[in-house]
Amino acid sequence: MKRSPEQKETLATRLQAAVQARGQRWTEQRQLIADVLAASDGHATGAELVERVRAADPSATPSTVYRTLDLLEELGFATHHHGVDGRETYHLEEVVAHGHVHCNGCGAEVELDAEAAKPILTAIERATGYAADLDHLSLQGRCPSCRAAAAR
Amino acid sequence: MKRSPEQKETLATRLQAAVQARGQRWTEQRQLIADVLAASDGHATGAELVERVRAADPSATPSTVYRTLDLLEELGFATHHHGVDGRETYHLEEVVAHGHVHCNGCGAEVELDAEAAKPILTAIERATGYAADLDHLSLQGRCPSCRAAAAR
DNA sequence: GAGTCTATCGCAACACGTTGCAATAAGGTA
DNA sequence: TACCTTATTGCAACGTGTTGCGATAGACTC
Repeated sequence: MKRSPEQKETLATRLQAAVQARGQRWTEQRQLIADVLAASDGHATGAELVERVRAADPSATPSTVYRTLDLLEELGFATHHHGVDGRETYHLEEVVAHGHVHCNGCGAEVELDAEAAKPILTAIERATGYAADLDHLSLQGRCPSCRAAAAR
Repeated sequence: MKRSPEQKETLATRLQAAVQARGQRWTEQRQLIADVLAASDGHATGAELVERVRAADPSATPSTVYRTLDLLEELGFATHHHGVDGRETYHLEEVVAHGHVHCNGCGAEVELDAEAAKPILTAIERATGYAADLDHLSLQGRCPSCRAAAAR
């Protein structure tokens, strides 16, 4: 999902307002990190974001990037979840909430939008009483073609 | 869940047989790591297992422990999943398959047995066609009491 | 028992992410 | 503008897990 410059501007502006409303400070680093995340369509791992930020500003350090990402998350502008390999993947909250399903056979990864996930979330609530978080829904299993292959 | 010495013996013996059947070798390190895992009731993180193995044999190194755990997993004697913090948690396959649900509010973690998870797995299959793996089912959300607190 | 093949081990270096602390600089006040 | 307070940064060290490589030692053959 490409974002136009105006939308990027809006993201950074809204973020700046939210940060300052909490008595926190708006810095060039934060502007840069917000821009990088906004330009990262879909998902990006922590390491990728660090790399891109450092490409734009070599003086930036990983700790700053991760701390800023934590801040974005606290403010509700981003979320992260741990992928199959344990690495962190971040996305902007603007991108519609979605879960992930990973195939242990072929490694395929499909996304799950809110509509498709609804019956799953309902089943989780019935079974546990928990209101599961779609953005953190990260499932593993076997995709239909691997199941068919296994059945043969 | 405590395991009696006889059961431990059985685990190590079965494991030894499986390893050797693949033309691989049975070593003291592997025996030790199998024993430690068998003695770790329920779950244990990778770091915990490394620590316990090193307590029993200071010459053991993390790489050996992790490689052996990978082997156990390949052979179907153990599984691992990534917890909320991204750390690896291992369990013996002998311990009945189960999923995890973590509360983002209070940090509570509940387990989900096969019976309770069945409707969830069914919903996942209907929505995606995937046969989800219960051992890798690691959900996040809000527990009933945190939801009630949030509603007030 | 000696010799051979190669799986396994230990080491060292790396990758990703986190944390503590001193230096810096953002934003407010006089 | 000059000054003050303290949030933010950069650095360095750490924790967890992975990988490459040479050395070691199982297991098999003769």
